[in-house]
Amino acid sequence: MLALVDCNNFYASCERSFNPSLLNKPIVVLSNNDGCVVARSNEAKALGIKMGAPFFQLDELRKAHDLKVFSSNYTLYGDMSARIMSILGRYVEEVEVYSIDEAFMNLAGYESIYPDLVTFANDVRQTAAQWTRIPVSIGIAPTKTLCKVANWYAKRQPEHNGVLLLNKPEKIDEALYSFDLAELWGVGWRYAGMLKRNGIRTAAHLRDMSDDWLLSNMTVNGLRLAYELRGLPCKLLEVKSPAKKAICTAPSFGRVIPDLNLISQALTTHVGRVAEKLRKQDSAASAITVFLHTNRFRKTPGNGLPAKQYYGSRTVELPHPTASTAELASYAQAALKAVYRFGYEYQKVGVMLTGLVPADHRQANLFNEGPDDRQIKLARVVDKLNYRYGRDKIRLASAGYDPSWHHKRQWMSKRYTTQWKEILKAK
DNA sequence: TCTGGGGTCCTAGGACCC
DNA sequence: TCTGGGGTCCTAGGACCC
Repeated sequence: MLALVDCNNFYASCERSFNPSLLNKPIVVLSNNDGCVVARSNEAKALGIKMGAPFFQLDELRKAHDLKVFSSNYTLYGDMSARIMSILGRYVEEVEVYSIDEAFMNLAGYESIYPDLVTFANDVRQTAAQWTRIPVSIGIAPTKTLCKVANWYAKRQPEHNGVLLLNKPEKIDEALYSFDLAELWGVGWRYAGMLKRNGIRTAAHLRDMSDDWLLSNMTVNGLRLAYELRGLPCKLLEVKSPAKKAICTAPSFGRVIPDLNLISQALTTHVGRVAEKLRKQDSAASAITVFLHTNRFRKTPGNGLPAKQYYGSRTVELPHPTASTAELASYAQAALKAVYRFGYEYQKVGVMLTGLVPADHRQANLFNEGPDDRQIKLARVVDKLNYRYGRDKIRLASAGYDPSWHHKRQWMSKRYTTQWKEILKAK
């Protein structure tokens, strides 16, 4: 058996954890740049606020309902997530951290320690609530997909008190016969539409389709999904997270920017960030892509017609894999000069690293000098200093000093758990 | 009417996840 | 005025090899 532990309205719950006056209030947390709604408390969901809703369309609701608004505070959410995950690690050996607010636990072998799985789950819930004030829901079942189904009911139907155990065929059947396909893990809006057109409406119906049909209409992923619903595990627990194959940093500007010089400064800053992530997983990149684009929603002032759009991208194969910020930055700047076109209002510049290889066995190039190892040592030291003294404390001069392109975060809460200066104080 | 058999590698596009 | 960011996997098709 597996358990899926999922934090309820995670970002909203994190804000609430440090501010009890938010209890029972509608809360929304916004995406980067304060653009869209990415998390809602139950009260905000009840007001009809949709996931992904553009925030500027919420003005009236905000005034009418005392809506509490937050910019996303990933430092806080990341730390709270780590606390939840460490609690789970006290119960079982194998925990797969699936996302910032979800984890699978492997319960195999714990039958004598946790003979009653509902009691076990309630204990986890209570500990999480007491230590972090984050409410969690728990679904327990023989496969990951069935855990997702169990969790869906546990979270939404009050009679379950946040825990649902699907351990018997009759219980699984009952759950699947009333389960809407569009809610199923692995079924997005396109498959949901295709399945509806084929008269397939519930998870049980999909489970009972023939293997041939599943394979030809939904690829091997659909077949795996059906197997999982039948109780045969196809998605195994990944306790150790595999190294990423691509790393990307592409935040929007806080306003549109036409000017190459400012875009270039932003790009150097983004390269610093993406290279940091690269070194954190001990990889080196063999290619770098820079992309630049305008805001697709933007209208021309005056006539209201769609503004002219541009999307450019350029990939550069590097002469040898590298993790040096300075080296990556110089290739990135060359790529930017190749894609930049004068006369557009740009919304973002982004950088992506691909062809990632382990940093300690890079393939040498027959025709070029190898990478300069001193650059890597330097970057490591810079990473340590920045970790200790704050982001971007040491950076390339070409990142500039003009912060006017930075994204907006007007409603940011404090980093209560990671900064001494921002620690919660009694009034 | 008839046109071999068996492979690899790469990329674009489409599906999905949080 | 204002519409997020960061990933994975699979398949078809094209190019190539002998």
